[in-house]
Amino acid sequence: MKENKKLLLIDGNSVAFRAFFALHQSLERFVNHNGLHTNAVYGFKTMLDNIIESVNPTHVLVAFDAGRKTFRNEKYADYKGGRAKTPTELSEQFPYVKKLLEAYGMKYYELQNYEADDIIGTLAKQGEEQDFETTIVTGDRDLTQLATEKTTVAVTQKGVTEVERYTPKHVEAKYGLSPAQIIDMKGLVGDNSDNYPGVAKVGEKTAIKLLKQFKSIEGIYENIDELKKSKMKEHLIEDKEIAFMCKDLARIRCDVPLEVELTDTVWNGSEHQKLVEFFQEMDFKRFLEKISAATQDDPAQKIIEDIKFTALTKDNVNQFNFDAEAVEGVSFYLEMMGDNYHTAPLVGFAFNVGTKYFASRDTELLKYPNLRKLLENENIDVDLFDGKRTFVGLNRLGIHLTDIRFDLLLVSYLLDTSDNSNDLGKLAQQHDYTEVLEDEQVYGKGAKIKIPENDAEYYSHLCNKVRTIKKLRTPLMKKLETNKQEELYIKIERPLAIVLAEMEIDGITVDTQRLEEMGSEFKERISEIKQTIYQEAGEKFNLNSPKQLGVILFEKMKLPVIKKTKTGYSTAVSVLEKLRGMAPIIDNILKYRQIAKIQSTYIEGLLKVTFEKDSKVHTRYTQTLTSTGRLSSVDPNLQNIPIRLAEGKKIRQAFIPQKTGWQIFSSDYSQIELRVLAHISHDANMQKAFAEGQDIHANTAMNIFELDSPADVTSNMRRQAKAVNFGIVYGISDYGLAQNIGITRKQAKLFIEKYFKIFPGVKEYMEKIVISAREKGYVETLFKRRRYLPDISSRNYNIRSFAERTAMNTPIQGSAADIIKVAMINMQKMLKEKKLEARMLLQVHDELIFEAPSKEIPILEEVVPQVMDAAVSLDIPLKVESSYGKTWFDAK
DNA sequence: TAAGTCACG
DNA sequence: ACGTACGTGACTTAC
Repeated sequence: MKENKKLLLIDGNSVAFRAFFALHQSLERFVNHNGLHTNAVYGFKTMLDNIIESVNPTHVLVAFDAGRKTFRNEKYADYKGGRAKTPTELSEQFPYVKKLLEAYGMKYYELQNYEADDIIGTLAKQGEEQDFETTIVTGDRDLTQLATEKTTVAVTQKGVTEVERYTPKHVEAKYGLSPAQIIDMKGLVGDNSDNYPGVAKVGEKTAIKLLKQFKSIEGIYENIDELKKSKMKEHLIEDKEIAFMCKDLARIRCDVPLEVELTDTVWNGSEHQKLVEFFQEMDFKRFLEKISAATQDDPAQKIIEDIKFTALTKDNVNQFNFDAEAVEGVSFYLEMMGDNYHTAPLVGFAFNVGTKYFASRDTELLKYPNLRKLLENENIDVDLFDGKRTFVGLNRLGIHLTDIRFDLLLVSYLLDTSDNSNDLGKLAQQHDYTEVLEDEQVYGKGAKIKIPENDAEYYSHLCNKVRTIKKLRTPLMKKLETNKQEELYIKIERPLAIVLAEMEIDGITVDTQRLEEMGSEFKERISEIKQTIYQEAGEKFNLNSPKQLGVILFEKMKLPVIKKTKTGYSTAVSVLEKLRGMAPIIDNILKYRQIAKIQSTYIEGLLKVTFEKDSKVHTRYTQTLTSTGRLSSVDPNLQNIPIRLAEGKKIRQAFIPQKTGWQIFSSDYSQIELRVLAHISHDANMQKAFAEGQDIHANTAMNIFELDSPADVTSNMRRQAKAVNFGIVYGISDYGLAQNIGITRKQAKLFIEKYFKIFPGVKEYMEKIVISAREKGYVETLFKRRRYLPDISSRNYNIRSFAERTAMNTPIQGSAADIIKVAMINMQKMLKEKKLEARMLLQVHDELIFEAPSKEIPILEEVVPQVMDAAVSLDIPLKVESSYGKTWFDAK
């Protein structure tokens, strides 16, 4: 079979230009350690990767312009005259673009007296004759004149990753001209950037019309008499010479005496070592990570040879006996097809004992006593990747995992909360371990995702994962030790994973009937409001589209524009609230939004994820995601069920206990973040206020409004003071505070100054934590959870400020997260010890929610606050408030 | 897939 | 002078 020859020709200057300006806004973010700008190199690289993937070329050449003067200047002295000088930020990058190409193993070429276009034209023509399929990449539309049946011209769009592909058909569709006529058009129209004039007053439209009629410039002048008398005709006659000259300038030469031939442009792929060195020089950290695993010739092949494994089946599984005494530990990996481990098909497993590896597709085999023992025997340490996921998966097989020792995912997250990939392969790369592929590389992605049918390929991938776990245990545990984070791992996160798994497996019961009733009620109201809005607007439109709504409000109804977004008018609540009273439509829109949100997210959304068999939702808590240490909840998110507005709060009526006669019980920490702040800042005044059990917001109000008695605090003052307290926790700015409570920036600034005068310890803490973050590069929580803040030394004000606010906020938010995690572990232990039927079901950052038989409620009322209180001992007391009722709504 | 919006702590 | 609150997830439209 004859191999397909595919030629890729790139207009180097033009693409570099496009790349540079596409990333111009981020110019200062692309600077390497030597102060070199790298945005054009970066963009060029991105373009290369994209085009390689879509074209898969066998031959590549990148053409550059050799200098400013070419043969065209001899024909027309002003050709490309008056051009602005190339910015130095770009010109300094050209040598590095060439270096990039060397690392990619790609030929590049330039020729005195000619432009890159001419080199490309010549090679494209040769390609044509030698039966190549050719793609030309450029930012310059002029090159579309080279399009043929076998040559496609890909013109970069706004960015550099997207291209518009010009085939002769596409040229025709776009201009109504053939590719060859593009030259005639340029001759008539001229080119501003190349600085040649064309025929006076003839633009693209006129040119196209003329060329449709007369085919070419020659045709026009041969038949010039046919044209009616007009200004245009006069210009044509007047500028005849210019037209021919311009056509000549526009015509790309296809017969240039090149020193390269197509055989010189064979492309054999990039050179790994050079690429690594180059990316290091450019500080392209992410690309480095990507290539470190992926660029071996055939990594899968290589690794298969490395690991010898036994494929387990029903027939041979009983031949293997793992004597518990002899087995020191097992590294184990359970594969599932999909994110949701409550339902995802269990599609395989692999494990390692001693020097031996085993793998199988048949997860039922795990139930055989000899395998089950490995996971359930308390004397065998189990090392895993994502213990919670594995625990839930095994639980579905009736296998109860005990004693997790090392959880690669969890430890990795603790070491750096910002590196939170869920992919074992990706994560391994971040720890410089590359003997394993990413799932995407083996399973594919999107609709094409699938487990390999080839046993060797699949099992070696699974075994590689197991080996990764095994290999990374010691070095990562060592790092934990260095960071003094062992306690955080062993006492908090590791046991918490099991507590969370149990909560998720339990799930919370949903009254679907109640939801459906509410749904039909809301449905009616929605359609009523919709009708009213259409009437007020005078037309129907898509209310869910901020874009269409913006047109109605700000163009049709001419309401004042309060705020703009990147893409148009903002129609966010804060904006609509300012427009209230100007038109009745506003109130209706707000109401519509409110109810539509409840309907789609909380009624329809919740019903969608309720399991039919137990009428429950089983959320998943992501334990390794947030950079502060909080949990998050997905599928469904049970941490954002409405409460603030009465309409939405009703949703909570649909969360009920699993048995009749049971109750929902809830306890929450009161102002835990401010208490944490009082503790870590050692601020005497704030500590005193908490120690005395004062209303902290009222106390703050008294101080910033300079009142003598708590009785003088109005509710508005308290509200504002509360906002100040929140602002402090977030890393305050006068603008943000002003925005939030609707006062002037000046006033906000005054508030903050007063605040810091009253709580000097807080001020000092804020200053110190930023300095410490700058020195150490990270901040820590009470339990040594760590967040790195590389941006804290950024020269960009915005980026730096953000990092500074993060430095102030993370120890507070993160320590509060630590505390409730400890409480959860102790709480679960307590429920078991006391043999209560009560179940802990949900965590909402500062709140724990249980279900329990009514008779256990008095016990919970005593025990839960006790346990939560005792989770940690601070300089000041914690405060816990509890409530219960027959639904979550009633537990308030 | 990104952006806008809005639900929660 | 800069241009902002901290941490999340889900749904919808529009590219």
